[in-house]
Amino acid sequence: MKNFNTIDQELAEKVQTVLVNTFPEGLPEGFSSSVVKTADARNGDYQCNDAMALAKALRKNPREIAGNLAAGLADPEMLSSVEVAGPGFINFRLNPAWVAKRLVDTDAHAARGTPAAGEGKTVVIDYSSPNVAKPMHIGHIRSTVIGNALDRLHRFCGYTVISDNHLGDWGTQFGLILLGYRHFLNADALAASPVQELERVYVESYQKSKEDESWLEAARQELVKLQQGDAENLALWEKFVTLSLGEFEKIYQRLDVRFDLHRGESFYNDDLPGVLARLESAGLLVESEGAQVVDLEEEKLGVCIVRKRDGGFNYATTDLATVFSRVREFKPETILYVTDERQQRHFKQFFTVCEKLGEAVSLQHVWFGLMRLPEGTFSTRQGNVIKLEVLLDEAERRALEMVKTSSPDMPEDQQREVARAVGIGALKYADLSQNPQSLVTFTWEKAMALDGNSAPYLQYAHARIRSVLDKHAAQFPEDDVAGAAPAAELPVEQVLGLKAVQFPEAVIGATRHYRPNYLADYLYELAQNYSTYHQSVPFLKSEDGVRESRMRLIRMVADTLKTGLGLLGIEAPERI
RNA sequence: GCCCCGGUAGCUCAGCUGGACAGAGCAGCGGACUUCUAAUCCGCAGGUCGCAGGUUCGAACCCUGCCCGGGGCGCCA
Repeated sequence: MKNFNTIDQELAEKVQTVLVNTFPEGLPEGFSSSVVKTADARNGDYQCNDAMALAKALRKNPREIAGNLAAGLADPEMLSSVEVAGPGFINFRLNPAWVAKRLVDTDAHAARGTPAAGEGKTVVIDYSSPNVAKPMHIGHIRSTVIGNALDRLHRFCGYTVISDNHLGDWGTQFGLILLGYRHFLNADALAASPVQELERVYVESYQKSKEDESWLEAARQELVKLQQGDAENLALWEKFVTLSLGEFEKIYQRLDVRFDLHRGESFYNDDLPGVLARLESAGLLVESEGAQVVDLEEEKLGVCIVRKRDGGFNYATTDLATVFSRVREFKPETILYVTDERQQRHFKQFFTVCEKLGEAVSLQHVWFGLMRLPEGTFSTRQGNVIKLEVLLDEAERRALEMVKTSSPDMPEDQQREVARAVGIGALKYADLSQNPQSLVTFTWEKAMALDGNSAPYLQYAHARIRSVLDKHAAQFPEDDVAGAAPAAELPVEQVLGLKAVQFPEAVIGATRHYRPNYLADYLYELAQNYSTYHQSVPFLKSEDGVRESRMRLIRMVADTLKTGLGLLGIEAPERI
């Protein structure tokens, strides 16, 4: 299969070639040419700013460099103009005929012209990772939705992806849960809503431990028994895990999220002593205040505790074991961790330890801003959490209201199906369309926006095209759409065609920077361009020849929208 | 006290290795459905990019200081 290059990259390579020829004495150390999209279409489609940077380094006149460069870059087939402007900008305008051809070429390609940047590379993505015995709430949605988009994006770019749900299934809370389960359990409640009941007994047990020292001690004993493999506690623990996984799975199905692995912390339990031994033999282990730690003061990261004073291991130890195991088993180039911002220091710590141990893997913490409520942070103990299940229900309910008013003739089961895709899509898009690192304050209104820059806007554009295409197929069964060249006569068509052909740049950018919002922005612009087009020309009433070309163009736009939404984990129904 | 983020239009946010007069959505105002989905489109209005310096041909973006908000800082994860 043909391997495509993105347009900006293709132009940058042209520039590089000309530069190497123009400056046989060599370019500045570390210099590599770059071409970017213009901010303003009046300046062209792409621009190169290298002349200014080079002028400084080579002590030459930027306009002169730009002039020479522009002359060497002339390529009438691809570029309708190459012009020098301002202090030394080189502006490129693509030839609409070239764009149209490109469109056709990429249309035949499974990844719509996206380069296989990840060919031969493996990436492990660790995301979602809820705690066993606690219901998932709105705090989990960002990790799940962003992690899943990164998962899809990487696969699309040719990476081998191992998605792993690193469940919080092992830790001190289980002592309290075991005790609470034995004393406070309501069997009916457990049957009705297992995880909610498990959480309830945990909270009750936790509260009792606050006022009753002996209760806390008893919980510690239960934990020790569990860790030593006590059959009864182990069986209960397994039950907690199974029940929780079952409930999480319902949420994941609704969100269309699948994992390759569900390896919780407990999976690495037997490896923990080995981690310590390895640190020991690497000379990194130090005793401090009774605990075993790795000293990271030099890196200004404090100390990383790998064995507690009481002899127990903690999360840093588990995370190290997890890295070792993943590296051994999957040989990944990169491991991505998608969690909220609070864990930055922890990740820096154990990343540094891995580096000291010489682990040959790139560890990346993709963190996102913590979700807050308008009245402040939320927590289980304050009782102001919004459960994920409730959130999904509400999203679908609001979408259904809208579907019923806008498509009253649609059969009811289809209305529900559309409402599901639209409601869940809106929710996901709300998270994916902004910079992950910005703070987010949860509001129902924002999370479930159904107009403006929202998933339903994109889904609507897509469904409109499908509807036009279906009507066209019914009215003009003789038309050869597949054989028609995409329309590129009118300015609106050229704008739309160019946007469509830039899809790979958005995908690559989103993947490389771990920023799904780059793709979301792009798709929104594509849908906007389509909506303008839809408004300004007739389709079914356009003349023979023109009609097929327009169908060809919008069909490709629809496919691009659908593919792009798919990469964000959002469905694109045929009708909405 | 130290470290990490954020501060852009009334509100919610983009702004992709510094680039050409700062962009959307919502809300507001004015227009467009006897054509294919008006969940739409077109137009108007709205900003000292937290503040003050600095680097640069060029700064919302880089550096320094300060102000405000969020988070983190040894045995929770």
